Amino acid sequence: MKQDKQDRRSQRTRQLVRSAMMELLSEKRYVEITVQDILDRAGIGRSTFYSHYFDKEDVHTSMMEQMLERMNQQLSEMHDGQGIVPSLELFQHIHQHRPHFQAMAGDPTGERLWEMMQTTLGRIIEQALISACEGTSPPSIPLTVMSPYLAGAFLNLLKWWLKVGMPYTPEEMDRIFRQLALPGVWATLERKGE
Amino acid sequence: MKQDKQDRRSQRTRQLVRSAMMELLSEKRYVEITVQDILDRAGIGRSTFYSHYFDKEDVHTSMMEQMLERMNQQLSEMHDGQGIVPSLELFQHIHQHRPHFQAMAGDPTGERLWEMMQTTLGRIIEQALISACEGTSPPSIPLTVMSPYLAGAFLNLLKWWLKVGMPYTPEEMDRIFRQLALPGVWATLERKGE
Amino acid sequence: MKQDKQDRRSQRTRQLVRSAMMELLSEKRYVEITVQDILDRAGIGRSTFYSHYFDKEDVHTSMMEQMLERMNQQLSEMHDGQGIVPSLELFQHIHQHRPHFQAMAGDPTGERLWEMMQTTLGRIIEQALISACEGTSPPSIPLTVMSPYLAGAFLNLLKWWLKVGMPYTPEEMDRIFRQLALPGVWATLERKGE
Amino acid sequence: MKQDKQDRRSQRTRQLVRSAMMELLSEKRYVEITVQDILDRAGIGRSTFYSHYFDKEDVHTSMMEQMLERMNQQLSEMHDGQGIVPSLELFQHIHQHRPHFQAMAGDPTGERLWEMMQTTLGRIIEQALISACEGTSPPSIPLTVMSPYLAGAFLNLLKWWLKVGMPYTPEEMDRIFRQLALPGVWATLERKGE
DNA sequence: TCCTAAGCGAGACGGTACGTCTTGTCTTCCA
DNA sequence: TGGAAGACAAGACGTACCGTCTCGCTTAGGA
Repeated sequence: MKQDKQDRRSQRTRQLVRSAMMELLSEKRYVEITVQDILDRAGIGRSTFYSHYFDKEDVHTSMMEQMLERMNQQLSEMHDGQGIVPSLELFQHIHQHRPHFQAMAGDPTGERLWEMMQTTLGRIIEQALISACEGTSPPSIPLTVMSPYLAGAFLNLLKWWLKVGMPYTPEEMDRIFRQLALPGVWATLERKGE
Repeated sequence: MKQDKQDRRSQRTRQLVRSAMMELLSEKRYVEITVQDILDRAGIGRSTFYSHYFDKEDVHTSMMEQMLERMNQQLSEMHDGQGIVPSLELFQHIHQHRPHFQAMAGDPTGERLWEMMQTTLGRIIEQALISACEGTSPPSIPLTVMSPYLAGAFLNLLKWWLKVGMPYTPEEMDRIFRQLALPGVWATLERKGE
Repeated sequence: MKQDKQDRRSQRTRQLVRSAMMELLSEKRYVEITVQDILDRAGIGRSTFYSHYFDKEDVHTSMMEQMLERMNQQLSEMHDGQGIVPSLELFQHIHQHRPHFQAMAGDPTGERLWEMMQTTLGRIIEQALISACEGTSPPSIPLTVMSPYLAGAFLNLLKWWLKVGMPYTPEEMDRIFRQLALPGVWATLERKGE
Repeated sequence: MKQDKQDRRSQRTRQLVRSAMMELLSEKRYVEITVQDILDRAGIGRSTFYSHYFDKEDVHTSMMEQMLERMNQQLSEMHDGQGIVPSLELFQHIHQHRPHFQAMAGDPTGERLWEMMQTTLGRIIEQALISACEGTSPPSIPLTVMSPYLAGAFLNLLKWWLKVGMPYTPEEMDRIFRQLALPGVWATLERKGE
């Protein structure tokens, strides 16, 4: 169809922009990137840019959403439902998309991505905890506190890992996280083993 | 001395600027605040501003440093050296300076403050862990991993607490944190109790 | 022939464009008319426009040439060769094509049309003056000065007539012009009579 | 006063802009001149420009008004009130300010200047004609027609003179104009000599 | 009847200029 | 003499057009 052709063109342009932004993010701070930088890098015109995105921030948001979406998709494919935090899967995912995350995470503005991930991950963990608590007495710490805590603790470890250059394998990181984070959870849930 | 007078005036001006910035931060995003906003709010002239600060970011940084400094000072006064993380003291400190932290933490750019706190706190924790490990076999997780993890986990809980409007007392938060975070640490250090 | 059909289509398109431009000129200033305005008004596509005209100015020029051509044609049909300035014929011609001239003349850019008319008319007048001078002593004012003067004086009166809404008939205007302009000419040519 | 200093600065800036525009007008068409050209030539910033002028057209208008004002001033100083058209004074004035008028008159957009001059001159002539008609029978051509005719005929001669490079002296031009234009006027007014 | 080539509408695109806004420097005046 | 007031150069922003382009649709001749 005609529409398809135009959509395909559109998608190509949007991808050009996102790639340009990604490159630029690995070179300088988000706030220092100008729209002109993006145009030059993507090889597109000003009006084209503004017909696809509202502004620079819109590109940024769109990139984050794309990354989140991919992450969610991969999670739903890989996660077996076992365990409270899909930590191994996430360490592996970030490891795979290292360049993207490094460009984003290296910038203060990239914090928003972590917030989105925290929200998403928090929900996943809360569901897992609710399942884990079924049929037992309520835990001594509300799940609405524990879930964000766990998500935050995990993502913080992830950020640290990324920042120092991923000196451990995803598997090692997974082990470290479980060893540090889970005992507190089990204790709270009054369980004795995993 | 004459110099004193000028210093005092200078300090007053700097404080005017910082207060203006703080007010503005509670009204809109950091990136949306213009230098003109600050001048109007502080009732000062453009040249005066630039003779005291390099730019808007400089004000921001300066404010963060001031907050960090106060926090460190209070920590060194209050902390008895017991425990690995001075969590209670920090929960209390943030609770006291609630408006400042809320203005800063509500903004994406405020993330830098948390990073500075993470660095500071990470160092404190590392020292505490080193002391705690003396004379025992090395822990199964390197302290350089564990310290940032603990600092991050703690600060994340703090951020969550702030974000949801501090529905628990500092004491409750302290209990929650210790209950969730410390078991994993003790297990790693192969200890059985504090 | 196939070519004929295409030519006819082509001509239709060109005419659509010119009509659209004419309408638009009676609504707003030339500089404020955009190509898009023309496309919408003419109901044609962008590429079609640019396959027929180089740009907006080209349309404008083309319209003026068309008007000039028509004027010349009518002049050569009507003008009996009597008199130095075919003023009555021109007043009548402009009166007939009133809408076209009003749209053009109302715009500063339409000045170019008057310049072209001045050139054309100047040449006609110069020829008439040369004929009138044959066999007499050279006039006290060079014909290269007198011709443009006469052409300009006439066209200016024409412009004034158009601007104030044609309150006199072409015949009255003709009388006025001859009465005002010709005595000076006869005096210069050391007249023999009209 | 403080205001004075700022006014003086302001005036200097406005003059810089007008001079830049004048230079540029002698190099290219008005429509081809960009605001950036003006900024570069005048050595000023964009915001400064827009704080003094509404847009490029505003500069143009302002220049024309300045020129008109100067002309009026010089006319009121020089004109002795004798004669119907202050033609000699005007030929001299234009000759003096040759560069300005050439830059303006060379451009189609400069037509507006001539229109303003026509209006001004038309009024002057009308006054003179009214005086000349006092006590006589009304002329056979209304003064509201004759005045613009005379103003137009004169200005057209002026434009022609400018365009061909001023090959005659102002005095010669004055003589030519009077010889060509005035007989028709006297005839209409039923007079025999000046 | 089908085929092929041209004219056409639609509109995405790279690019340029606009007028607005903010920054950081500078000058002037006042207290 | 330091600070408020604010003019200024610089340059990024988001908008509006321009002239080029690619894409299908239509339509008229020739097969």
